[in-house]
Amino acid sequence: MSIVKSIQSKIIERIGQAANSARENGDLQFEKMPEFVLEVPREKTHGDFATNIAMLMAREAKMPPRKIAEIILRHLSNEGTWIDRTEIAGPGFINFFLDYRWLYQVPPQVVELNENYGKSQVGQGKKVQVEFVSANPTGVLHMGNARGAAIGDSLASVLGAAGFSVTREFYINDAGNQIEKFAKSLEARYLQLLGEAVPFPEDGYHGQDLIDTMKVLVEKVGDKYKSVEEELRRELLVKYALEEKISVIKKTLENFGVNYDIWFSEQSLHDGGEIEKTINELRDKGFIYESEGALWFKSTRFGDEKDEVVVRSNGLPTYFAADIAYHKNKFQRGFDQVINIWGADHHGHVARMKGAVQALGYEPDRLTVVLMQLVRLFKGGEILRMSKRTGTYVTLNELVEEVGKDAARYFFIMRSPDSHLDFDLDLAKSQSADNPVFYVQYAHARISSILRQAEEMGYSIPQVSNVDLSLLTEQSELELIRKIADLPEEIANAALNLAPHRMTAYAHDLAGLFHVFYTNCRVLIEDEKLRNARLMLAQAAGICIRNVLRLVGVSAPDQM
RNA sequence: GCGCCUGUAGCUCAGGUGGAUAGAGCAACGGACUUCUAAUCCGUGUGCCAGGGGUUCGAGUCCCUUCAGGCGCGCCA
Repeated sequence: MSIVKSIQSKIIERIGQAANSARENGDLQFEKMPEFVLEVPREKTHGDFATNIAMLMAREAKMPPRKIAEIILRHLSNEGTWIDRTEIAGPGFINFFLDYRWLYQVPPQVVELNENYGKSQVGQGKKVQVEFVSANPTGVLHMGNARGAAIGDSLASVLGAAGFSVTREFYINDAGNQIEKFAKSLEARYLQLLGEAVPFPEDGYHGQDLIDTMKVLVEKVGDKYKSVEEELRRELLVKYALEEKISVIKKTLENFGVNYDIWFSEQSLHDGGEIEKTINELRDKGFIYESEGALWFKSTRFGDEKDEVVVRSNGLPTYFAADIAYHKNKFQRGFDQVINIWGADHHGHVARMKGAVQALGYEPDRLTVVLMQLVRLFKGGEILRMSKRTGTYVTLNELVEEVGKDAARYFFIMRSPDSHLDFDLDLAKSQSADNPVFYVQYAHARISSILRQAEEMGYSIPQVSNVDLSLLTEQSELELIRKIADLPEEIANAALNLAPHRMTAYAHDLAGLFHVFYTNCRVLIEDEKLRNARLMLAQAAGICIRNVLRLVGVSAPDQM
């Protein structure tokens, strides 16, 4: 347990004991202990912690809150709690002021745990799967996929650091209608490249990338497939192109710092008969009916607006049917919690997907869909319209090339998933102070520089046992330590609330406090004892920044 | 028409499962480098938290409603 957490829970325990002993004494009346909180007040002048217990008890105890607070304080034991003093404030808050020396426990712990500092066990090893991007393999990755990649990957990292057992998964839509379209488009491009005047399918994939893919194939096999019978030809083209496309997607994501544990093929669900099996199971349970020659799932039974087709009248299962089978497969693999990162344009599917999960007999809350709003791209103050159909969009590769992986990931993570994101290409690209990612990285570079120079000057990095941290009494030093102490809770909260953007907010705060410390307190000074204390603090701050940036997939440079 | 998301400072956004006087960055103005990187720091101010009701000790946060914007409502994925 983190230092903050253990101090906090100790005080909570003492408050409860005080209330109980007041009741036994006859000073206070209540049936059940209210669910009070002990939180960090917004205002520093309100102490390190504050509790609302007196206000919650007022009605039942038939006493004004401040009076209750007084009684509780009279019964409160401070022993072994770091409580320095208490006060009753406002409508009846009890404020706790700690002996600031508790902070001196923090830096040694950070240095000792190093890259493990900030981790916790709130996840209790529960198995969580995060499925994200899962882009159509017929195209290249665009801005929406980029946001999904950043959010999904960082969320997975944060969950991992909070003690969940995480699996990153990409669902490959390598079956169904769009593969048909893909095949026709490929065929047309192939034949066109061989000089034939074949028309391009109206609803085909117009992107330049298909032409490029086929060019490479023509170089390899020439016109060998020209004479092959149509169905087989398309099959061969798809197989080749799909492999190539997926490997490009894989490489693109790796380049973006995203590595998956599992690449799951939709086709494998068709091949293994899992879709049919799942539909039969739903039929047996009475959730499937036939109408107009198609099979429908009764999603309205689960609060959806309308029922949904699972098998079309032509006998082919829909994407939804495959997705149901896929989710059954997920739960069968033993995941306690399944998280999908979807674009907001898919929000209409959430209700029916959860309905299907419930119909299969799983608790629907075990599926969480994180919806992220769409990305609008700005350049030169104007919106860039993106269209996949016409092949005009900025790709993930181009983005990384233009603004770099660090800035791109930081920008995507900075905002909560449900905010509409305006991505300003010019700002992300600017190597200037306006760019928030540099602010954080710069703090890390400064720390590295100090440690580097300490070594050059023959000042060895002190051993934990030889440092007297009580020499750190400047406000900027204490505030920096306080922030460092928060990391484990910050990560845990980001994980439990599925809110990776809290990590960049924390990183920014931490970096800011370091910059203030840096300005006010010189580290490499003559006074060996103070120097060692500050070296350790700087070291701890560096570890924190590094650990947070790692979670969001941004590098922590040693110099800039 | 129905559903989901959003509406907080001039701009971009934070605001744990309701807490005390609503915050940051950018932009604007004025200061700080003989000293560990000035990509930094310090100072100066701005809000009917979209509007209106309600719940309670207490609401930016919860409920209802109106308005505005985005997205979705295919035997597509």
